[in-house]
Amino acid sequence: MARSIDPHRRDAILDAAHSVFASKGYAATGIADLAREVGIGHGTVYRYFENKRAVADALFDRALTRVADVIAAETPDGTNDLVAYRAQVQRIGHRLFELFTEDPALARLLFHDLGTVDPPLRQRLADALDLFADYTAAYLTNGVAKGFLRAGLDVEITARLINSMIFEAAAKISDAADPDPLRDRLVHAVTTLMFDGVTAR
Amino acid sequence: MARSIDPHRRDAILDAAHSVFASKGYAATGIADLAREVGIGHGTVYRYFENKRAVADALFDRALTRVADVIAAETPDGTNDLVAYRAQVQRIGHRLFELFTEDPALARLLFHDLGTVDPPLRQRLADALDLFADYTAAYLTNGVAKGFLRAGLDVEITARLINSMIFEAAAKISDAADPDPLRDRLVHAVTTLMFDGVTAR
Amino acid sequence: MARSIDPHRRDAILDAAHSVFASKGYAATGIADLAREVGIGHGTVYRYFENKRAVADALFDRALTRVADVIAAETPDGTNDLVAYRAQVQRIGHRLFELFTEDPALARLLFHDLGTVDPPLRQRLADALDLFADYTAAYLTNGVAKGFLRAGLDVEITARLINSMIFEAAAKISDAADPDPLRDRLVHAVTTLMFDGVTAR
Amino acid sequence: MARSIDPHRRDAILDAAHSVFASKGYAATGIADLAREVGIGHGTVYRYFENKRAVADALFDRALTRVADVIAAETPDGTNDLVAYRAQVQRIGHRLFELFTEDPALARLLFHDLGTVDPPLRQRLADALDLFADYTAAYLTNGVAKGFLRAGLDVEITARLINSMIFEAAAKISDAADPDPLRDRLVHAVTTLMFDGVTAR
DNA sequence: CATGAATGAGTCTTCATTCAT
DNA sequence: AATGAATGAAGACTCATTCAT
Repeated sequence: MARSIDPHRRDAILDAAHSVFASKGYAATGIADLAREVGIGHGTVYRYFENKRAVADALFDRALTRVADVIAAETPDGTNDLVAYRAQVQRIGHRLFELFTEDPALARLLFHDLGTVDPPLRQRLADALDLFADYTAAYLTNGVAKGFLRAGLDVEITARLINSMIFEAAAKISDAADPDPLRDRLVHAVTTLMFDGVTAR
Repeated sequence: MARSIDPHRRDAILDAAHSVFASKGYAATGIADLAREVGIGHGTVYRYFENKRAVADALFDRALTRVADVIAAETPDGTNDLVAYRAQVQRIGHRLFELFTEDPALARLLFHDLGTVDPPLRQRLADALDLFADYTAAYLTNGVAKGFLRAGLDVEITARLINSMIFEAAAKISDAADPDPLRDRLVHAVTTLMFDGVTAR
Repeated sequence: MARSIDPHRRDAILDAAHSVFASKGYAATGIADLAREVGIGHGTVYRYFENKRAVADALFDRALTRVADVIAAETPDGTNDLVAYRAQVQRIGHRLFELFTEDPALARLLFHDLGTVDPPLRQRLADALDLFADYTAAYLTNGVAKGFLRAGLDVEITARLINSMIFEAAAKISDAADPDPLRDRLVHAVTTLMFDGVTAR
Repeated sequence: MARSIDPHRRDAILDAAHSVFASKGYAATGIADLAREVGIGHGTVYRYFENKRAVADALFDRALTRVADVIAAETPDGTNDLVAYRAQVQRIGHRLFELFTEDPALARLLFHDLGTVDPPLRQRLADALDLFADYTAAYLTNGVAKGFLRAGLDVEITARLINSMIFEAAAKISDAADPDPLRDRLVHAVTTLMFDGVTAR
């Protein structure tokens, strides 16, 4: 069963799927739509992917990796005080927002469309979000252990809440016509809310 | 033109769509699936709904109303100090979590599946989220005006971030096998993060 | 199997079928269309007719009778010279054109739509046209026997040709916005062509 | 957008539609019937025709062309006396009858079935018959102008009457089990009636 | 008797997938 | 390897017909 020959073409198909799935949705997109976008015969898609579902799987992997790469670029236990951690969060935020600005389809695709393809793919998304939550939880645990984050913090849940804020901000930036002025505002709002809350002092 | 004589049956179809759409997704669900679930002939569905798309629309309306009713049960400008506001947020949180606990499909359906049906339905979801954000923003604006919330708060964005946390928590509770012990933990985590942040004091 | 109770209502259904079949065609017309036109529940149609096909059958009978009544109003062997025959033909023509003017749907229904319903109904139409041709042939045979029509006339075929002219003229008058000025012209053209041909003398 | 690569197959589908539509009627014929007749999968029909309606349209075009080609083979103003015109009419008649003999479904399809598909197609048929009438009228006008046809002839209407005779004869020959012996008889009957009428001289 | 809610057979149409070229 | 013609399973939708009220 000869699989992919030209990895560049495989990527081109995934690129097409990336944008077309995000705009029309997985179900409404035909294999022929992808092939037309790439400029190849639609039978050729089957040289690179077992079937339509496999395109979604590969696309999910690739999209997930892009986000995971940003998140994994920092280490959870590298910071020893609040200032450093705050800077680190802002760094991650900025990088993520850059990613989602460059690729406005990414957030919708990863967090919305691909999650509705299939129960198995939905599960993969859930697992990925769990993993991201574990990552964030590790940061929080580090901060609590070193005393600069609140003792008794419900780390597991708080990690998910923080991530949901970040991904919400990412989605917002994806939809923005002009994302640049929004970026700093979003990073500032997220870090302020996350570290200080809304209460006046 | 939906003829709809028996509103009970119309609701039964929506109930079926509610659970089946949420588990298999809109696209993968056939009208026959809904009919089988209700125990009627599939032609009968068309006596109550113009077409499959109209089921999604009606379902969205109904689901949205359920959430909106909880949110609209409180008034944004009724609180004058932090204690009252905090209590109010916890009240809304508890009611929402009750709602999502009783109806575990609601969060997935409303916030994920139905948003991928169609551009128009996606837009309706976006509009609804905007409206919810406006609601939360009104609470924040009230608190800032009365001095118990941080001056200079980026109300618009912070409102969306808070909502994303709340809906994330709602989704989490929907997936939980035993949601009861989770509820208080979630409410506590959300209010702590929202009001105080993660910083140790 | 109680059949029709109220013959007036049965006629009303046929009236509805008459106009709706003629305008939308038999296949595109639903039983519900007929019922709506009559102002009764569509289940009631089945009290008067076995099924949709039976409506077409009864409608065909009724429409055919209307034409046959005009044709049978004259007797084939009553005329003894050309002048009388010519007058008779004109009489029949005028009566037919009156019929088709009063009921513009009749020609299309009888000669076009109902003939495409079914092979059996198509056959009934063919039989009716054969009968009409026999009638006309009897006139011609009478004229040939009495010497005022051409000896050696191919009576059988000529009868059909003459009928086709008459029904063509009938169809033309059915479509006319203002049929009155057309009537004399048509009768004149038909009798001239039929009796004298186009040749100059 | 009909993709149509193999015109032979497209023609084969039209051939199937030609015979099946003519025998069962357009409405009663399914796409699957056509595919079965051709010996292809029913989905394949949609590679050659947008939808079922488009088959009727293309079929109408093709059928119409066949008749129009015969009619347009002669020129209206080429004859200068009765003998030549009479010969011309007989020539056209023979050719038409050959056409309808070779293709017995043609008359029913063109003049009956396809006219009941749709209002637009009905209109196209009406337009075609008008065009044919114009053609015949041009012959008559030529004859009147050159003095060998009756002065004062109602050209417009007479043209339609003549055409109706010709198409009636065509239909008759289509239905005949053995058309050959009928052909000369029909041509003779039509020309006699048309030129000389039924009156004895 | 009349009604219209319910039914499901039947049809069109789409599109993922296969495979001969 | 690439192509796209062919395929038929699948699904939305219609409507003639039935039958409980």
